[in-house]
Amino acid sequence: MTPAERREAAKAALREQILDASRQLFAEHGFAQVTMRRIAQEIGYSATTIYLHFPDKVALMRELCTRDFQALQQGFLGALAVADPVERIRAIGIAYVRFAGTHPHHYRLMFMTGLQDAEAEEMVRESTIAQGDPSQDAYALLVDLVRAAQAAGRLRKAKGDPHRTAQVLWAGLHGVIALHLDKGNDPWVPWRPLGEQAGTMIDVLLRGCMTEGTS
Amino acid sequence: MTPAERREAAKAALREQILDASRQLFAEHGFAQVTMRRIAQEIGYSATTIYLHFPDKVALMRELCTRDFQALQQGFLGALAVADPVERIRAIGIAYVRFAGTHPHHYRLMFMTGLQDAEAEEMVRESTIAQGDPSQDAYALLVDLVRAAQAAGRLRKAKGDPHRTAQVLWAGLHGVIALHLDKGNDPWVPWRPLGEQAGTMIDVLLRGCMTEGTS
DNA sequence: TCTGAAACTTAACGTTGTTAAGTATTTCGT
DNA sequence: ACGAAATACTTAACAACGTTAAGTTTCAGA
Repeated sequence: MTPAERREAAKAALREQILDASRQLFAEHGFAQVTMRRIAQEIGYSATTIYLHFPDKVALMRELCTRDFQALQQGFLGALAVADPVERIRAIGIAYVRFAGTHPHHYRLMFMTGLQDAEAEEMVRESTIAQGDPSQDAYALLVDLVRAAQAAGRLRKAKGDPHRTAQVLWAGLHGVIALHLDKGNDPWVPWRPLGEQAGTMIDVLLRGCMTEGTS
Repeated sequence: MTPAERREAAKAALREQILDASRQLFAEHGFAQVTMRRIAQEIGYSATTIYLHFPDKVALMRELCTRDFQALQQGFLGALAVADPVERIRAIGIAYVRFAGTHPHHYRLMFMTGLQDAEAEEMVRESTIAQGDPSQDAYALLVDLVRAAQAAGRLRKAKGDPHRTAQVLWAGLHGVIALHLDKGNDPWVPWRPLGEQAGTMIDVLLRGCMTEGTS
C-alpha cells in the first residue's frame, strides 16, 4: 500500500468515525442538542477537524440521512415477500412504523427536518440513490406496490393516479408517527401506543382505498 | 385613571405590542430564525425589555400558541353548522387544513414543535382553556363529533373507543400538512397542492371509518 | 422636594457554528 | 538523506445567540 493510499484510507476511516459518533449522539440527544465540540470530544479530535471532512453541521446530517434512507430500504425487503398485494402494502407500512419507533431521532432527522429548498434540491442532485428505481427509492417502491394492487383490482384507481394513493398512505402513517414524536407526551390527549395507533391507521387507510368486497 | 392604573395599562399595552411583533415575525420567518434582538428592534425597545414581560423566548411562543388555539377554534364554528354528522367532520377537517395552509408557521409552532415533557405538562396546567369542554378544546370537539357520527350509525365503532377514530382522523390530516410543510419543496416526490391532497385524505379516511352503504 | 421603586438600557457572560492563522507531521523530489 | 511543499491538525478568535447583572433614567407618593 503506497503512502498516498494509506493516507487516504486513514482519512476515510476518520470520516467514518465522525459519522458513527454523530449518528449515535444525534440518535440519543437529537440534532439541535448535539454540538460540533461534543462530537469532536467523542472522537478525540478538535472541533475544527470535522470541517476538514464536512462543510458544515447540516451536511453531516445530510450524509447520515442519505445512509439511513438505505437502511430503511433494507427494512422493506422482508415485507416484499408477502404475496397478497394489499397485505404487502400493509407489511411495508408496519416496517416503516417499526423503523420510526426504533430510531425516533433518525426518523425526525429524515422526515421532520424542514431543510431549505436549495438544500433539498442539492440533496437530490448529490445523492447516490437512483431516483425512480424501486429497489433503491422507497417512495418509488410504494408507488409500484400501489400500482400493482390497483392492477389486481384490489385498490381503487384514484383518478388514475397511483401517486395520489401512495401519498395518502405515506402521509397517514407519517401523521401518526409525527404526532407521536412531537406530542406523544402531551397529557392533553389520551394517546395510544405508537404501534397500535399505526395499526389502526393502516386498517382505515387500506379500507378507504380498497374496492368493495375484496378484503 | 390613577397613575398606578395608567402605568399598568401601559405595561399591558407594551406586552401586547411584543406579542403582535413576535407573531408577525414568527409567522414570516419561523421561530428559530427570529431573534429576541430582532423583536426588540421591531417594537423600538432593547432586547432585555422583553424579559420584563416574558421569562424567555419559549414562554413567548407558548403564549402565542395558546391564543392561536383559540383562533383555530373559531375557525371551526362555521363548520359546526353542517347538519350531516359525517359531512360535519369533513367540514371541520377542511377548516383545519385551511388554517394550516393560511398560517403555516403558526401551525408549525402549534403542532410541530417538540416541546419537552415538563413544558407540555406546564402548558396544560397554566392554560386557561378548559380541557374536555368541546366549545374550547378542539380535540374534545372532534371526539364529540366522532361519537355523534357513531351514534348515528354512520361511523364504525372502532373497539368502542371514539378516541381511536378521532386520533386517526387528526393524524391523517396532520400527516398531509406536516409532509407538505417539511417536504413540500422536495423535488423527489411529485406533490400535489395541499388542499387537493388533504381532500383525498379526508375522503379515504372517512370511507375507511364509515359503516357500509351509508355514504 | 426627596425617596424609592419601577422601567429601561448598556455591558457582559457563556455557548453556538464557523473561519483564520499557526504548528506539527509526513510525503516526495533530488 | 535532506530540504521543500503539502497535509493534518490545533489554538485563537469572530459574530450571533439567549439570557443575566449592573447601572441609569423616569416618575409616583410622602
